[in-house]
Amino acid sequence: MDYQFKDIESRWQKFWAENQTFKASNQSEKPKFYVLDMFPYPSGAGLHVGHPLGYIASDIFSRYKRLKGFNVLHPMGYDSFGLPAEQYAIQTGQHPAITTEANINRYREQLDNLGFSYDWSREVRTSDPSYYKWTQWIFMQLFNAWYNLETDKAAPISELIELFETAGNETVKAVCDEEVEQFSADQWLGFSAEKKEQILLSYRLTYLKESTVNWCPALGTVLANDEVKDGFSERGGFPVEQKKMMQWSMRITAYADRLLQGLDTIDWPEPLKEMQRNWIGKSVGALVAFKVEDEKLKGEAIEVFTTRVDTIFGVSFLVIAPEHELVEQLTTEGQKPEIDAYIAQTKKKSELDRMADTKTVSGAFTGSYVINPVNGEKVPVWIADYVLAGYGTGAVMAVPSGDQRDYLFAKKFELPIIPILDAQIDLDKQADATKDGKYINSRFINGKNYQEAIPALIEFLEAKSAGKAKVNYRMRDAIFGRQRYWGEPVPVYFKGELPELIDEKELPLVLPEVDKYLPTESGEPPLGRAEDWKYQSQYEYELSTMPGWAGSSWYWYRYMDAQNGQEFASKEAIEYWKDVDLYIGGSEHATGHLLYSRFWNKFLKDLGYVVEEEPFKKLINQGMIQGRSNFVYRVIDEDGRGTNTFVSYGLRDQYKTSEIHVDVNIVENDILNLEKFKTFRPDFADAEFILENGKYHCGHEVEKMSKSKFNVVNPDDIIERYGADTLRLYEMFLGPLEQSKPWNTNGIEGVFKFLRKFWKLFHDDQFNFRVTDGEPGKSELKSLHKIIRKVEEDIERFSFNTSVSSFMICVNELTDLKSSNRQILEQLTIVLSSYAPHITEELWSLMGHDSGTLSYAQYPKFNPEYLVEDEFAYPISINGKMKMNLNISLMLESAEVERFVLDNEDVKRYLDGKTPKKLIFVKGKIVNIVV
RNA sequence: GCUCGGGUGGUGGAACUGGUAGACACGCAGGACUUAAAAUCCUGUUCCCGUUAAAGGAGUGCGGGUUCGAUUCCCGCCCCGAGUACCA
Repeated sequence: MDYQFKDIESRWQKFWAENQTFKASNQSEKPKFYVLDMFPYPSGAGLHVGHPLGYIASDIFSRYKRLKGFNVLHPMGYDSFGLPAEQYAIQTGQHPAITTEANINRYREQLDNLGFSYDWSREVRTSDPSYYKWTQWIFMQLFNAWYNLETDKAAPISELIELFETAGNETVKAVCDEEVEQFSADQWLGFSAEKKEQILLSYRLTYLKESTVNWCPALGTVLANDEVKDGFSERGGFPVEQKKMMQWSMRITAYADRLLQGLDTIDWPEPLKEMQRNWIGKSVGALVAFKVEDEKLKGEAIEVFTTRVDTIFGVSFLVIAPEHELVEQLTTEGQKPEIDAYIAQTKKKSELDRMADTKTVSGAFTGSYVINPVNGEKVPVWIADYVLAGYGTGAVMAVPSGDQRDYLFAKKFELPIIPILDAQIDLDKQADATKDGKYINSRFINGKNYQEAIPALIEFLEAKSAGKAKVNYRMRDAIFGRQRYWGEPVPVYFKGELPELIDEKELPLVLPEVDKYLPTESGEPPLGRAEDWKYQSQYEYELSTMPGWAGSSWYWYRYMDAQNGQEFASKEAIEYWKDVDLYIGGSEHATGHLLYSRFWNKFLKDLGYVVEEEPFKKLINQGMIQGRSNFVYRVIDEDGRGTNTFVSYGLRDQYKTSEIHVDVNIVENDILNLEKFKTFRPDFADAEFILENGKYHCGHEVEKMSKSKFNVVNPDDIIERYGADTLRLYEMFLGPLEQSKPWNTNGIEGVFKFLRKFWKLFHDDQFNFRVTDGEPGKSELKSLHKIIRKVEEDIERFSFNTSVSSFMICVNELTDLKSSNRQILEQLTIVLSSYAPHITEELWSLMGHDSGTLSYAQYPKFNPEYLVEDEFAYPISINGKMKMNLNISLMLESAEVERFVLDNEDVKRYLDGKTPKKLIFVKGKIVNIVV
């Protein structure tokens, strides 16, 4: 039989499913290996050909690791809460659970078609109550925890209460809200229950607080910082505005430093780590208070954060954000009109304008002065929108000689520019931020260098209580609430104003039914519509739901023990699987999912629920598969109207044409299928063509894969035509995994041909199955062992594309050798099986092995002896230019080779009488003659 | 602007620590088989010059450098992609 991929693939997929071939056990003698894919959101559009790229790679890796004797955990599930299902529900009234279920089924079918070796008994769905019960449970642990800076760990809130009862909060070192009043143990004991609760809320790791949020009116919800791009929502691209709201937040900032430190311990792509570092945005500097000079504002001070406290003698003015709380008080009578006008002007500017326009220098003088604590000098206070209210203290000390923005500001408003280091140059043209040289104009640090100046200044400021060293982070606490329906309910109810957790026994708090998926008349989130939805039939539940990242921040643990009804995962399961050894997914989750997951993981570790500080040891980003659009060129007539004539790509310059997207599925290797084109759109039914060599060539361009561009390729279509093994190999063959590349079906034939050729090795010319027993020949063994080593090396370094080429070379060689040797073919089958599991299972069982045993066969052992050569065709180059090859024994050393080479007639001819100056000989590599 | 990637034939790409640039595949051209087509197989295919074959020259974005030898290392520049952006 010829290679019948359809039969073969459906048969083995069925076999694997029925026999649970890939079910992983939580107990094993074998070493564990956990390979994880970023689980998908099941959208209505189904998978396109770009989605499986990472899944194929991780599947190859998983299968390979099984052959290498590992107990492999390779699960899959669905991140099934999310906005699209809800938007669809709003439009159609259809419950999101129903559409989600349908989408999941479709996804599952598509995934199954690809022959993945997932352990489906461990499937999770974040929208399933048996799953989100534990998401809610983790939320409750966070609510019941605080961050102890003494131990640098989270701890149960009960410990904090004990501390308050014995010593108040003066000695407690904890992460908390900024303005928490100080109290003694006695005072604490005297507080009302409500007051205590209020105070505790400012310590809890998840807390409710009035905060400025990114409000997206079009989506009717709050968005996290990483869901907002340039002032628009990442999903949908709707405008986002700032709004004050009571909101649940997660105190991720408590973990800022550990999240930063941890990056050095994990094997992730450097750009991704860099993104997280930038997001966390640690800067080491100092907080300095500048006292306000005005008698009326006695005691008030403006605090600034600076990373260059050494430049403090160069301060010639202070700039505060227009939103700064002291602006009003600082503004003098005379300056009021100017300040008001400036504030009005900045308010008018949208967030976007403000970011785009970084060139124009603008600002206004408040009329007030502050005192520089190091020299007692008067410093004017200005407001300007280049200072951001949200970062640091919303105020900066301006040092025009050292900072370019301050410099431009000083130039524009004619403020002094004071040099502070003797190494600063060109101060008449621009600021110089150097740290080199010795200080000048700087009183007690004059003559010192940078390293000496910083501690001296900190000491001075601390002694005067005017400043201290301070580490600042750009990262903010994460908003943890959406005013939407399709998410996890927050397990909280309200007795009066204050939130309380529901009883753990009540979990899961199931999402209630609502009549419509829209906000209520009074503007409450959709959950406000649920009838009789009250805790203990009397208390109001929290009406917002959890954000999209809640369910995905711990899901890899659920896979370890997916059916557990008592715990999110058993201790034994967690201690066995520990962490993810290999995680494959897109880099778009750099500052969202991957940061939140690390945060929750650290928290769970602090409370002793999990064992590893970092959840994902190694991470690989697969590149994006872009679309590759095809175009036809419609001829335009003299009146500028489109005709029904289409001209081939190469001839289009001879006509006036308009470019039209054409469905890539009716184009092959850029050649248009004319019959299919006529049915593509009704108005093309009687299209005429101007052809090149009898063919219509289409133009092409790389664009995003999208329906409107007619460039979406569905994996099902490819599988229908070539089979899953071909698709798997082809996606790998396309190029390096981590690189983004356009999808292009040109070339898939080559991979398909390869599999047929491989199939033929096992069959005679009449396609009768035939492998021969006996000892393999030297060349066959050489081919085999080359591929054994190559694939091993390639998989370990995630270079899957090069393996595919090597398989082709190997099969070409064996075909040339007319090899049908059982020993050779059996081992080659094992090596290929992780890439092309169906065809190899089929041949494995045809060779007489038990069905399904291939997945747990042993990867062949590489034997270098078969690759040893006694001769090598040395390239002979003259002055570095390769001229010829010469077979020379690998036993020979430099002097002998030199004699042999120079005596050779061809070499003499190339030398043309010239005497060689020198001969370079690198054994097994090259001979280079220098003349 | 800054930080990362990346520029190799008509195309996707290969070349591991400096050692035969273009593996493998697509496409293209020619040929075999066939009444024909599909499928399959064979040959050629970086460019220029030339050709019966040869021989020669250029060549990994551009310009320089180190080296016997550079796609690989160093310096300067150009282009493309991603991230980020008044972060004090």
